[in-house]
Amino acid sequence: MKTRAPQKRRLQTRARLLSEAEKIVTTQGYSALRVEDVVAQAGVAKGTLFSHFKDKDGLLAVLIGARVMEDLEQMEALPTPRSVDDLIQKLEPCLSFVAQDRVIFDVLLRYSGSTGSEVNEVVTESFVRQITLFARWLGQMQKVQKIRSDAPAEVLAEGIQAFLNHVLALWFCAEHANDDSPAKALTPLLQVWLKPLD
Amino acid sequence: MKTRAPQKRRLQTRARLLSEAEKIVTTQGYSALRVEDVVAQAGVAKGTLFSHFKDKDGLLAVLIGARVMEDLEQMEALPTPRSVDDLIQKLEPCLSFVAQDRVIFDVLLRYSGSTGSEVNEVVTESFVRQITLFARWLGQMQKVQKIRSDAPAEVLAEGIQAFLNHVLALWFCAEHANDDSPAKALTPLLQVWLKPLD
DNA sequence: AAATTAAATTGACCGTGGTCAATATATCTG
DNA sequence: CAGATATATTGACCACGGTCAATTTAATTT
Repeated sequence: MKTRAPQKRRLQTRARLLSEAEKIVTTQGYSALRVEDVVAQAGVAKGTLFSHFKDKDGLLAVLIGARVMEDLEQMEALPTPRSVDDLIQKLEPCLSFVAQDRVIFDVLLRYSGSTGSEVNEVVTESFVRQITLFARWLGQMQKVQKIRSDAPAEVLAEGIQAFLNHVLALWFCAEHANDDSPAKALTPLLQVWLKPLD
Repeated sequence: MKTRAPQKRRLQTRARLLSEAEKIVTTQGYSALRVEDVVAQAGVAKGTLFSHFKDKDGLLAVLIGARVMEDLEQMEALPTPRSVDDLIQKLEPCLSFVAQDRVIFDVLLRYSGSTGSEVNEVVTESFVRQITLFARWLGQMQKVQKIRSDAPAEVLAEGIQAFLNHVLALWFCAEHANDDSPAKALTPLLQVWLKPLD
């Protein structure tokens, strides 16, 4: 199978698509992004976009993945949470980023499973990174008896992701009417999930 | 505000739409449902469908909600689970119904939050019913020391929903390649979630 | 440099969900 | 019954994502 390296024209085109898409997203929000606008601003034909990204979600996934990466960078620089409340507080930026727009949630959910096998997507990468960070934090919290130690940190980390998605799902259903913030709903669940056994 | 009762022509039309939609769904699956096919078979114009249902998902929600209701009916007739494994086994039919098609999952997730306030949707109703059933089961399991009692049964029930959605999300990401079934992935999570503190 | 092959881009075209002013049908009122 | 008024349905039309044979541009070979 012959596959040459992509030529630089292609890389430039891709870069232009991404930068124009990002412009739109920052000014009008993720859900306002239209494929036709992106290609118009980038000065390419519509088909070009779909030769660079599987579909619209694929493009969004790159943008969102990059954004999540930044949040993770911040989080990784933080010290290990001292308590469950502290943990939730440190989760908050990530949470409120996703909470801002339903399409962010949808895109992340659609890619959240891919276990980094081969698909070189930024989103996928961001997920393994997130779960790794959680597991590291939880492992350290276990050592100092802040949380339960009767389950592997990896399982506890997976649970956190599950609860994050859960409160976000509720958040979008409620049309922002009921709870004042997703983080509020998270507290009781994580308290129980991480509660030390004695 | 004047609002008369719907006249019977309207009820008939709605019934025809639903029954034709159901036909399509049972023969070709949920994701194969096309609005144009439904209205063609029902012998009405496209606009009519959207005067009866908010959008395509609204129609699907009625079908799916009804289907979930049947599953719940079965489950309610069952005795309280004796163990976590037994619980998972009893959850299985519901789980594998949703696992069969991504659009089922999407629709359910989109409506899963609405706390039955006013929207007279079958899906919404099915959700309160599900959480009620879970809470009843868990409450009884708590009494006989099968599971932890340091958290309200309602919170534990909510957690089950979160984990159900979590394993389903993973299931659809993996394209059915990795795990053999969503129920498998559920076991370790629920074991930890419901573990008695002894 | 011409010929050959592969990569990149194009844009007309399609499928499908959803809208809405116009029309038809039913119900009510004097 | 003849308007008057509310309800139900219509279907042409639009928005938007996505496809693919054809074309252009770049890299390789002779």
